[in-house]
Amino acid sequence: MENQTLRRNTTQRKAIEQVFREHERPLSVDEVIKYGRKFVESLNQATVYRNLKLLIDDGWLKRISHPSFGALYERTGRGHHHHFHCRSCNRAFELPGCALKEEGTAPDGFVVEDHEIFLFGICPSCVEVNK
Amino acid sequence: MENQTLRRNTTQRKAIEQVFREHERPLSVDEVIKYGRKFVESLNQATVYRNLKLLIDDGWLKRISHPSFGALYERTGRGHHHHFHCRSCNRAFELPGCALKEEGTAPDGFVVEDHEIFLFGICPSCVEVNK
DNA sequence: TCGCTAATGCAAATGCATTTGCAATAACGT
DNA sequence: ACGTTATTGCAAATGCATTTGCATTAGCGA
Repeated sequence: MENQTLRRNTTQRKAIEQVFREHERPLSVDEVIKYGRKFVESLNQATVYRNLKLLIDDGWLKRISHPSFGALYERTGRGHHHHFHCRSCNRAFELPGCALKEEGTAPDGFVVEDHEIFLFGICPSCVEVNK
Repeated sequence: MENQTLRRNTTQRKAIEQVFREHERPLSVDEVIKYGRKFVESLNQATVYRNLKLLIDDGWLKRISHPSFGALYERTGRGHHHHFHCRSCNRAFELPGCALKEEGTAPDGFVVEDHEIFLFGICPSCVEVNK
């Protein structure tokens, strides 16, 4: 049996993990870089990509696809949920629960196994600001 | 007032329009090329891109985003609807109607203005084939 | 603390969808 | 039918996200 290469606990990866713990919402690569640099000023884009991949392989993160902004990353193990995009601050949020009707989601003959829902609008903090 | 450049009615654009009339579902660029070549064998990718853009500017087509396969194009004016992706034949379909619950789609504070739903599963013809 | 080497930072490279320059072609008004 | 020029086909170029090569740095076991 091959010896598995040891994984080092780098400050960069710890910073990236911390970013996801502090922001409980799907983050883009750029957001991870921006927030990560609060902890490690030199944090590099390539390093972020490499660690996102590691964390996905570990099953700690998953990648989702935003209809207009491309790849976002979020923590796994949060159960079935959907996403919300705020048109004002351009942040993505996780919405607990499922908003899909139980019945009649598709015409007869279609076998529905899974679904993805993205809602668009204004998030609570932006609603507040514009009052 | 400037004279608007005249638009010519090319066989290529007519072919592309015909493709969308015959297939009432969202199509990828590659599908448009493949089906379009049934009418115009020489149909070129660049020509397809140029005409898709024209037809979008005309408001005849719109571009949607598939969570894993990127850009798809569909005809406008078909009312609110959602999309279905068949894991077996990899085609996208348009689903009439709306499958979103009226209430409780998002927690208090979120103002929901719009939404996109993608369902995944097996389409009627693939279900039939596997019987 | 030392030594090994995984991981980083940097810049260049890659992959892919989409766009563009240009000579050749084909709409369409006359 | 003819001439003008919008449109095409082709290939090269672009833009953008992601990846990779390599010299340097820094975890971590001994």
